Amino acid sequence: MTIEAKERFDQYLSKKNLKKTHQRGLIVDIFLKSAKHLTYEELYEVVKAKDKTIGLTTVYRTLKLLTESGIAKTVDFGDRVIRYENTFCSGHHDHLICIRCGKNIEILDENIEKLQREIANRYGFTLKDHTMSLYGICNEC
Amino acid sequence: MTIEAKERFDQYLSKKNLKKTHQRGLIVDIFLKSAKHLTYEELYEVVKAKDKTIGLTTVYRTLKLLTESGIAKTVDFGDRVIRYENTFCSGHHDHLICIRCGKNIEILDENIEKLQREIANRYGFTLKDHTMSLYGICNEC
DNA sequence: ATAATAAAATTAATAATTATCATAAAAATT
DNA sequence: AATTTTTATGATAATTATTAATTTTATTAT
Repeated sequence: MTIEAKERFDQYLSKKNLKKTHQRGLIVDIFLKSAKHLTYEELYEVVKAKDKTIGLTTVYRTLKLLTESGIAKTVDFGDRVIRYENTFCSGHHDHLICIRCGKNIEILDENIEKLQREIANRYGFTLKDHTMSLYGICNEC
Repeated sequence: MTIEAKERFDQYLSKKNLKKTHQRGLIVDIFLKSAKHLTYEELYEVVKAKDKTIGLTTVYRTLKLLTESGIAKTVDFGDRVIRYENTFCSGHHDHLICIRCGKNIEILDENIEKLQREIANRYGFTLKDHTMSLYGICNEC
């Protein structure tokens, strides 16, 4: 939920004694409303379209805050491009990617999730998060 | 196995009509002998130490060949740094990472691997590869 | 051994990211 | 509400990362 994420961001700001500013608000709003997987560049484009006066440094800085607060997460589709994903958008999910056409399906499997927790526990870890990307060839390719 | 990987690289070169050169050989050897997860920078440092005359562009190019030939794979530990991993070093494996101390354990679970193939098939995909990273807090932290 | 071809190094160009700093805005205090 | 304190911002510069272009050098095939 977008509202939930926004609240989390505000809480993070006050916890860290950071200020609520117009720029931060706008960037977060845009990020939360946008497509799943954004590069820095794509985000900056949209932000600039809404408010020409916002500097690129601010976008970098805000993106950092978003990751620190757990609202954004970096994902790797194996193409050496860093993308940011909204972790609140559709809850947690993993990725199934076609290496021919680039098709990207979001998946979620409770059995795997359970196994992941078990493995972590076996090594004495408390699992906090994970990423998983499956690469294959889809039936259309 | 290092030898196996080296062979694969040589095969890749001849298949693509690329030449075997001293530089490529050296870079591949170093990459295969090195620690699991190298950044471009780390690799270049070691290469330069062995042979001062090798240019940085050549390292970039060879790293590209390594990924194309399937010997290297990019991995994301969630810190916006692209690392290259030797896929032959200890065969396929996933990662369990402590978000406090950075400890990095290689894991492999046949049940998960099987589930991954099943999920991919369910969506009409033929699974070729995958990455999985579990983030948590280890018992020492 | 020689010619043909491709790769390397070097340099330059471009892109991405971070640092600096003066100004402006937000929160705290009066 | 005005003032003070603190922090954020934007512009620029600096740094770092990556790619391109070109001449020289090395490799392969003949």
